[in-house]
Amino acid sequence: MKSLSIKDIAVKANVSITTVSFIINGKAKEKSISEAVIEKVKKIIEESGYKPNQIARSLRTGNSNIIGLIIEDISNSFFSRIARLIEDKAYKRGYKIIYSSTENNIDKAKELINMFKSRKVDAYIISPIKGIEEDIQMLLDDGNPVILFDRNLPDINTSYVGADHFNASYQSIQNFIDQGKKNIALVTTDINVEQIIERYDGYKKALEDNGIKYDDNLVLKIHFNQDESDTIAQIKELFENKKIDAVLFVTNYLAISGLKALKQIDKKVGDDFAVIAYDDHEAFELHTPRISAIQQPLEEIAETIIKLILSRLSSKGKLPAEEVIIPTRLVLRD
Amino acid sequence: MKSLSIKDIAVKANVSITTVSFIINGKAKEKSISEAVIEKVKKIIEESGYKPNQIARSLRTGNSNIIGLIIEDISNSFFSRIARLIEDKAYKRGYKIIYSSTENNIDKAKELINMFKSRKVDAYIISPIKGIEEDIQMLLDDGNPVILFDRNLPDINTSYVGADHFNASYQSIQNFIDQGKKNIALVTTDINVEQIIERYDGYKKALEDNGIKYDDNLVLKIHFNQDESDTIAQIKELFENKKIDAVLFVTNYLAISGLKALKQIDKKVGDDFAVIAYDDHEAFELHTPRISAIQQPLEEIAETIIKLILSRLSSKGKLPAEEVIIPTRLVLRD
DNA sequence: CAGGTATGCTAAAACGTTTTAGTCTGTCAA
DNA sequence: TTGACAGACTAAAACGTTTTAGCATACCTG
Repeated sequence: MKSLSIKDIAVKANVSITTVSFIINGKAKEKSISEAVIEKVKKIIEESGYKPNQIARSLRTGNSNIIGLIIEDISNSFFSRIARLIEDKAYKRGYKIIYSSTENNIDKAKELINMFKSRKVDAYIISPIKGIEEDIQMLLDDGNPVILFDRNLPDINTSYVGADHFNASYQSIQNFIDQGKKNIALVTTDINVEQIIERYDGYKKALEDNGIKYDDNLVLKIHFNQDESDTIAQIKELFENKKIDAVLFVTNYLAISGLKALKQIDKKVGDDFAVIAYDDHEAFELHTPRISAIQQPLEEIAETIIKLILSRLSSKGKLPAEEVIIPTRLVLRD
Repeated sequence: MKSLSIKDIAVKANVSITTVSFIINGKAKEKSISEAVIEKVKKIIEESGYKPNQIARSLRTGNSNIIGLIIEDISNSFFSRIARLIEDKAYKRGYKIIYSSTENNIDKAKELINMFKSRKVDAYIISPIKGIEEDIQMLLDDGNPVILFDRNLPDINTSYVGADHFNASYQSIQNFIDQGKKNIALVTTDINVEQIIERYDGYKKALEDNGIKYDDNLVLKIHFNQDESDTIAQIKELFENKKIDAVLFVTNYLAISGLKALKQIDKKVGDDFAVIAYDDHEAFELHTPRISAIQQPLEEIAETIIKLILSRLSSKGKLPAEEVIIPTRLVLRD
C-alpha cells in the first residue's frame, strides 16, 4: 500500500500542490488562500490521515528538525538520564533527537559524525573525546550549531555546557581534610578527557592548598575499557596495601566497583574510611552506610544545552560561543 | 560551504552522474564500467571526502537503513542496556537506530510511530503499550517489519521476543515457599501491560499450586507515574501493617523504592524477610545483604531481536511471525 | 478610465540521488 | 557486407516536497 502524497491530496481537493503545501505549512493566510479552500483541504488531510514525507521535505529545505546527540555510552546512567531530559525538552519544541554512543572510540565517533552529517541533522550535541577535533571543526566551518557538554575540547571554539568539575573535586577533598583525613586516595580513569583531568586537578590543588603532599601512589588510574573484575582487583590492591582514610572516585561506575572491592576485603565505609563518588547513583542512597556523592544538576545541564541549541538554530547569524559552567552539589550522607 | 554532490564528482571526473552512482553503489562491474574510470572516480571521491546525501538516497530508494526503536524510558537501565546492545549489533550490520521513549503515554507513542513512518525507517522494534494496536497494525499492513519485545500485544500478529515472565515469577515464589515462607507479598504496578500481568499470574499460580491462599491485601499496585516518595510511603504502609515474610518486586525501580522504604522503617532483609527483584540492578549486588534478582538475558534478547529484524529486512516475502520466549535466571544472593 | 493593488491561485524548478532505457563504437560471425 | 552483440557510458525520469515567479480577476483611487 503506497502512502499518500501531497499530490493525492491536491487531486482530491481539486487544487494545486502548491496550495496544499501552503496550507500544510501554515502559510495559507499569508499567501491569501481563501477560507473555504483551507477548510476543504484540511478536512481531506484529516480524513485521509496524510502525513508529509519528511525525507522529501528535508531534501528540499535542507533541514531535518533532528538534533544529533553523541555520547559516550547510553547505558551509563548519567548519559541516559541526560539523554532522556534532552529528548523530552527537544520534543516539546518540535525537534527529535537521534543518539548514538561512541564508546570512547575515535573511529566510531568520526563515523557517527559523518552519518549525522549525511542525514543533515540540524545541530549537534556532543560529549566529545580527544581525536575528533578536526571533524567537529569541519561541522562548525559548515555552519552547523555544535554544543559540547560534559567535557570541553580546548582547541575548539564553540559553546560548552558542563559542571564545575574542578571545584566539585576540590570541595570533596577539602571536606575530607576538614574531617581530619590525611591519606586521601583518588581512583580515576586513564581516558584523556577534560572533565577527568579537571577532577584530578581539583584533587591535587586541594591537597596542596592544605599543605598535604601529593602522593602518586594514592592515585589509581583505571584503564577505560577493562573488565570490571580487573578494576576491582586493582582497587582492592590499593586499599589493602596503602594507608588510606578517604577516597574520591572520579565516576560513579568506578565507585561501584570500589564498593564491591571494599565488600570483598570486608573493609567498612565509616568514620575511619570516607568515600565520595562523582555522579550520584541509586546504589549510593541504598548502600549501608549511605555513600556521599557529587551530584551534577542534570535538569539544568539539559535545559541549558537545549536553550543554547535552539537560540543558535533560530538565529540567522552565528552567535558567539558561550561557556556555561554549572556548579555541582556535594551530597553528604550518613 | 555547500557540501559536495554527486554532480560535483561527476564533473571533476568528467563522466556522467550515472557512472559515479554505479561506482558508489558497487554496480560498476555489472554495468561494465572500465577499470580506469572506476579508479579515477574512486580516487576523486576519496580525496574530496564526498559522502552521498542519505536523504536524497532515501527519497529515491524508499529506505533509510534506519531502524526505529520505541521503548518506555531510556533512563531505565533495562531499556538503556538493551538499546545499547541493539544499537551495537545493528551498527555492525550497517543499520542505525533511532530511539525514543514513550513514557507509557499513548499519544506520545502514536506520535513516535508517525514520526518514524514519515522518516521511512526500514523496521520497527517496539516495546509496546496497550492502545497502539491499530497503529502497529497499520505498520504491518504497509509491509513494515515490526518486532515487539519485552511485552506482547495479544491482538497483533507479529514477531515477539521476551523473557519468560510467568515462569520467572513462578519460580521466585516457589523459591520463597521452599524456604518456608507463607506470607508473600507482591509489589507491582498498575500499567496494564502483558509482561506485568504475566508476572502477576506467575505469583498467583505458584501460591495456588502450593495450597496457599491468594490474599489481595498482600498485592500492592503502584501507580505508574507517581512520585517516588508516594511509592515509598505506600510500600512502608504495606510492610508495617501486614504480616509479610517475603516480597517479590515486579520491576527493579520498585525494588529500589522498596529497599528505601525498608531502610526508613528499619526493617532488615534477611532470614525472616526475603526479597527478590525482577530485573537486576547494580544496587542489588552492593546492598547489605545482597538482594536476589531475576536476570533477563539482555544479550540474548538483543541478539534475537536483531536476527529477526534482519531476516525480515532481507527476505522479499513476508516471513511468518515468530515468538521467542527466553528463560530468565534467578540469581539468589546471600 | 488608466494604473495600481489586493486576492486567490498555480506552473515549474529545485533539492541529490537511483535507475531505466537508451546511444554509440567496435568486433566478429555468417 | 551485414547485423548481432558486447562493452562503455549517459540522458532523463522519478522520488515528494517547498518556493519563486507569475497569471488572472476584481476592486479602488485619483
